[in-house]
Formats: sequence, structure tokens, C-alpha cells
Amino acid sequence: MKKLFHKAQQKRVYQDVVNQIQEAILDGEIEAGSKLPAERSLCEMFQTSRGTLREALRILEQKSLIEIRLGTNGGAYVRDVNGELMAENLAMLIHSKAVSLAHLAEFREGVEATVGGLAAQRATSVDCEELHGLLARAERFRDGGLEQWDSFVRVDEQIHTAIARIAGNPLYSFILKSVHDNIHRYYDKFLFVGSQELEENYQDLAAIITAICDHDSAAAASLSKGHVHRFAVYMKEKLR
Amino acid sequence: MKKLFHKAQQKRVYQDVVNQIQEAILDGEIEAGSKLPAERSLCEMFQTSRGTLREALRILEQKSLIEIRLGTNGGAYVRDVNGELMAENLAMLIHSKAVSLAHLAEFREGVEATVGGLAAQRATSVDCEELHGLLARAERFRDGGLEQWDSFVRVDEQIHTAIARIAGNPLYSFILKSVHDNIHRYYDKFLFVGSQELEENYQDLAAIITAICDHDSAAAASLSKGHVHRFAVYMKEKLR
DNA sequence: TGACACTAATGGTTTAACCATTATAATGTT
DNA sequence: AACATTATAATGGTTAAACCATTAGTGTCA
Repeated sequence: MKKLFHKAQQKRVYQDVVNQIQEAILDGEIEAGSKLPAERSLCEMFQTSRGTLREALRILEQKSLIEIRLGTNGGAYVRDVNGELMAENLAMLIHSKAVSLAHLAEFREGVEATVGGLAAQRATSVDCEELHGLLARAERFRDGGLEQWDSFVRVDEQIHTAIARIAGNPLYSFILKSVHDNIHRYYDKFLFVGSQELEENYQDLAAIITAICDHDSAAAASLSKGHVHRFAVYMKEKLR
Repeated sequence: MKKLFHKAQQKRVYQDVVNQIQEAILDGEIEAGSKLPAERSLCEMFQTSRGTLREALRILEQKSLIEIRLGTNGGAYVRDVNGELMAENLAMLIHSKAVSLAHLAEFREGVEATVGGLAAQRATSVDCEELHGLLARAERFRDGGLEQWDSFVRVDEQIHTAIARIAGNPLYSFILKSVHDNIHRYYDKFLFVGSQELEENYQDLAAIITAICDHDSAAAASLSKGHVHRFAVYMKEKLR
């Protein structure tokens, strides 16, 4: 932090403050993890009152650009740019019933199919080693039976996350994370499957990973879609 | 508005206020378009100070749940639930260079392909009439030459929006709107094409609409993907 | 009838004080 | 020396009261 920030202007002063700080963060002038000056210092820099400045900080916090901590060493810490707003928006759409579980599941089918196909085109040998490593962990948890269902689900999600990363387009990663987060937020309580479904799930993952490592894009897309579709059908049955 | 809202509690008072109002909006207890009480009245309801209450309103405004107007008849008006947060998040990801133009274009390819395929499965005769009506308008603007390029682009976007609606999944509509908004926000200035590209664009749209109305899902998906891909190539050339 | 000014409701901003939380330093105890 | 306890100070959270700025509606006047 050097000589940045000029006196706040415009009609709504807090908006000007938001704009200045947001630009500085998005342009990389302030590192993620670093701390903004204390509220009372920022007030002097922007020549504004504390109330107005705090309204600006509330907005930046809601945008998930900063995180505000209490106590000594508290203050506004700059966060990494992330996709939390998407997840939050999705949560609101679901809460308000503008988007249903069926919509969410169908959307996920389409996206995971596309992502699976791209991953098959772009997977390197290193990527495939990682996928097979994750698959081996999933196999161990599968053999552990229903007691390790939670662990299996976690690995399942790690595999999907890894495939999205391998697809090479961060937008897919952000959006799939939003979808996964919301599935967990709203529907976790309904999810419980038997050992048969667990086995089927594992076989799905194994087939998808094989297709990706064979660079068989069409198969990877089709298998991914089927895998997600089966999952969606389970959810629907549980919710009925 | 009846007897809702109890005294604000918890560590961060403004967060409790946000939660109460947000729930009321998302649960439909407060209609979109209606006005919340004035700040000073809300302060009494929540038994909080005006500064704290205003921090809560700032958050709700940033979530695009309310819109605050000035002057007489001003105040916090409840908005329809929408996908603006997604668009804003996407804008920040692009601004911070976490997502590039190429990523955005590739993502759009995948989504528009999926949407085109779904629309072909679900289009009714009424939908097809609407699409052909839009196509006729596009044809008129095409014949108007480059002078009506702006109008042509608007109809083009209307067609894509209509196809997303016909696909029957609002999530696709929200996300495609976010993508379109950001393409316009960041790349409009680079976009200018000649009459040949305009003609090609029109032929693309005509072919897509034909496929949709023939319920030829695979063709609609493939043509949509090609259409978007061609657009993406143009953008890349302009940016070079 | 139209232009202008007044009025009142409402959000925007400022100031100054005090409360709550927490990392660190100072102190005491074993 | 090691550990538990307490005090300190930095920082965000909250309150109160006053005043400024914007704007729809109303009233006045030419």
C-alpha cells in the first residue's frame, strides 16, 4: 500500500470508495492475503466518515473481495478472487424456487458431460496418474462399506473437481463448484445410498477415468452424463 | 408487511437484519416491487441504530434483492430474484484475469450446444412461430446492411435468449444472460463485422431454428456450437 | 395553462462517544 | 524454566443526534 486512494467523490460516496478498492484488488495492486489499513486510517485517506466507509467495506465483503476479522490484528484482509457469488446467487435462486432440484440436476448433466469430453482431449499422463490415485482411494473406501460412505463421497467430489481442472477452463471449475456446494447445502440430508449404489458409482468413475485417459472424448462425455443422471435419479427418489 | 421482524440478535447485528429480510423476500412473504418501511421505521422494528441498519441494506442491495431510491417515495424496493450476482462475479473473474476471453467463448460453446439440443427436444409449435418471427426480423435487418448491424445484433441476442427459454431450464437462461452481458461489457468495442459475416450469421441462425423446429436435437446442438465458435473466432481476430 | 417555487418525506453523511473481541505482552505461579 | 493468568491496546461493532441532498407532489402566479 503506497500512495493509492484519492478523496471519495460522486453522489454516493461509499460507491466511489468501493470502486477504488475493488479496482485495486482486481488489478492486482493489492495482494491477496494482505491487510487494508484500519477503518479509521481509511477514513482519513478517503476523507470520509467511518459510517460511510463501513458501508463500503460491507459491500466489498459481500462481494467476497475482502474478509473482515475482529480484535487485534483484525481488519479487512484481501481474499483471492473466487466464485462464491455464483454459489450464493444459485442458492438464492433455489431458495426462492426460481430453480428446482430437477433444473440443477439437468444443468449439471450437461456441464459434466462437456467437461468430461474436454478433459479427455486434454488430459496429460500426469493428470491420469492423479485420477488413478484418487480412484484407488475411492476403491478403498468402497471396500470399507457404508461406514466409509462419507469418505467415498468426498473422494467422488475430488475426482469431479480434478476432471474440471483437467478440462482446462476455470469457468467450468467455478460453476461446478457452485453446483456441488448447493447440492450439498440443500440435499445432503436426503442422500443415503446402499452398497449396491456405492458399487455402481465406483464403476461409473472407473469407466469415466478410463475413457479420459484413453482420450476418448465422446465416451467420457456420455459416461459422465450417465453418471450424473443416475445420481439425479437417486436424489429425486429420495425427495419423493 | 404485517407484524414481521423481531429484534436483531447475534454477534453482528446487521447480519441478523440481513437474514430476516432476505428470508422474507426469498420465501415470498414480501412481494417484488413492494417497498420496505423507511430506514427510521425499520430501525424501530429491529431495535437497532440507523448506521447498523444501513449496513444491512447495503448488503441486501449488493445481493440485488432490493433497490434503494432517493427522494420522496424513495426507500428500499424489493426486486425480482435474478441472476445479476452471477454476471457480476463473472465480470470480476474476467477483470482479474482469472478467466480469459477464450475461456468465456469456450464455455459459451458448450452451453449453447446443450441448450440448442434441449430446445429441439422441447420446442412447441408456438415456440417455433416465435422463433420464425424473430428470424424474419433478423432478415429485414440483414437486408438493411451494415447500418442496421446494431439492430441485427439485438435480434440475434433475442433469438439466443428465446432458445434458452425454450430449453425449459431457467438456470441456462440466467447463465447465458451473464455470459452475454459480459461479452458486451468487455468486448463490444472490438466487434465490427462485414456484410459477409452478417450473412453467415443469419444463415447460422436460420439453420439452428430449422433444426429446433424439426426436433433434430443433434443437429441443433452441433449447429449452435458451430455458430458460437465462429463468433468466438471473430472476436479473437479482432482482439489480436 | 404552464412555469416556477415551496414543502415534506426520504436517503446520504458526519461526528463523537462507547462497547466487544482478540493477539500480544506483562505478570505471577509452580 | 515452563506454564497459566491477567492486563493492555488495537481493532471492528454499535449507538445517538444532527444536518445535507434529492425528489415527488402541491401550491402559487403570470
